[in-house]
Amino acid sequence: MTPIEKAKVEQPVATEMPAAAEGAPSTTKRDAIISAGTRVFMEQGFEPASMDEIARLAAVSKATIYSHFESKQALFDSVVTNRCQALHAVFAEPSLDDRPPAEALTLIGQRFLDLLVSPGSLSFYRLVVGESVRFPELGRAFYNAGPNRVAGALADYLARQHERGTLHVPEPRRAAEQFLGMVMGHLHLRTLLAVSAEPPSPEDRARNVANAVRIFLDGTARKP
Amino acid sequence: MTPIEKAKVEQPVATEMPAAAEGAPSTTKRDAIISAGTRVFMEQGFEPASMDEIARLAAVSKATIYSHFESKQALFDSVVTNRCQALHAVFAEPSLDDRPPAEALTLIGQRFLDLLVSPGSLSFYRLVVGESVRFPELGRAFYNAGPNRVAGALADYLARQHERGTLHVPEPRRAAEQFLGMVMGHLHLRTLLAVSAEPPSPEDRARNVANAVRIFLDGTARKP
DNA sequence: GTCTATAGATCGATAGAC
DNA sequence: GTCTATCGATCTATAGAC
Repeated sequence: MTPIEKAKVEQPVATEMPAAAEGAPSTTKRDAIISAGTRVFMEQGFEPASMDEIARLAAVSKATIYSHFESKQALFDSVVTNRCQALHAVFAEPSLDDRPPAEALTLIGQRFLDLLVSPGSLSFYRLVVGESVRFPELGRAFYNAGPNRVAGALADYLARQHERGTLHVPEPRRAAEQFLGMVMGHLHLRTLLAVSAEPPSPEDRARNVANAVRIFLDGTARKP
Repeated sequence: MTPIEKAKVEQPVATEMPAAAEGAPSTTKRDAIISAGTRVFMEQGFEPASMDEIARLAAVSKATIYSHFESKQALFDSVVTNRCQALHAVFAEPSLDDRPPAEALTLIGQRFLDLLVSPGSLSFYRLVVGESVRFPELGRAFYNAGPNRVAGALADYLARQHERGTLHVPEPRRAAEQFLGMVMGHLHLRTLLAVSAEPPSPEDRARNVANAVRIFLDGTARKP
């Protein structure tokens, strides 16, 4: 690590703002801008979001934003990349390898559903779907960081069970996607569209998972 | 029918535009505005859409739009209501009543999936999801006109089969939503996000449906 | 009813002081 | 690096002629 890099890392992070310390390197303002941008973009979408509001929320001037980011779209890209990496990290899943099918399916189903109905996840999903026409790469990045990873992990597990003869799953990837779809039912959609006042209760979610696991296991059992 | 109403109905519709007929009642311009608004709003969303572009596309002046609709939001509401009614009409479903389960499930699954991946449906879904925070009623209207009707029709069918003893479905509504989720898998999501260049092929869709039907029927069979 | 022309506000982005 | 002040473009909505 070079001295310069070392100095950067050792910047005070959790300390008080150095009151009016002018000309400071200030990676802290960059973070504030990213944070404010994340909030405003996720709440309003790309076009309706204004740089003035982001600046206000980050407690910096608009010119400061443009000294850190080339344009509104560059800030948007940073926000999205940031969220995709976070999403990617969420599914550093506990390995499903040695668990029996009922346990493995219940575990991944429950985790998946919990994530889906979380407020941050819903906002990001709305943003991605709404802007996927204007920014096609955004749709692909989200799919690969999120749904694709979950389905891939489950498909790998199902393929192993198929080889071992525990389950009959000739198309593990398709089966994985369909199992996850069954776990969701309309719980995600209703929450996304704010059809009901509150998100589904943990009991309701657990019921969806249990029902999906039961049906899926019946349908993929080895026939006598 | 009053003479005035009769005259309105008898307005030429399929004839040529009466060249520069000034002061005409012109319900045809209203339709052109709705049509242009539908296209622009669905492609761009509420905020990015401009009244100038809608006016250009409808071949009328902006002032004409404001003589038919009070505001941009009023036009948006008309467009959305219009599309929700169309969606509502799509599912004046063939009754599932007397069909055997495998046939009924295949039929509704196939129809549902075909609708989901159609271009118009995808655009409208993107619009609704993207704007559901700004316009909460939009989310509810869409859900009730679309997903709720499909799931309701299937739930009714499943409840009857349960009563007859053909299937074991103690929670028909939940089962209906989960079956439809299984039919979708990731086909809808991938198309929505433009992950792949082309929408899923009819063969791919049929495979999802067939697989979902098989698993669902195994899982809801009456136990010996 | 429909047009042209424009008011009034807001937006993204930048110039220049410090 | 960060600020204040502002430019030029674009937006919704309207006034006034016909």
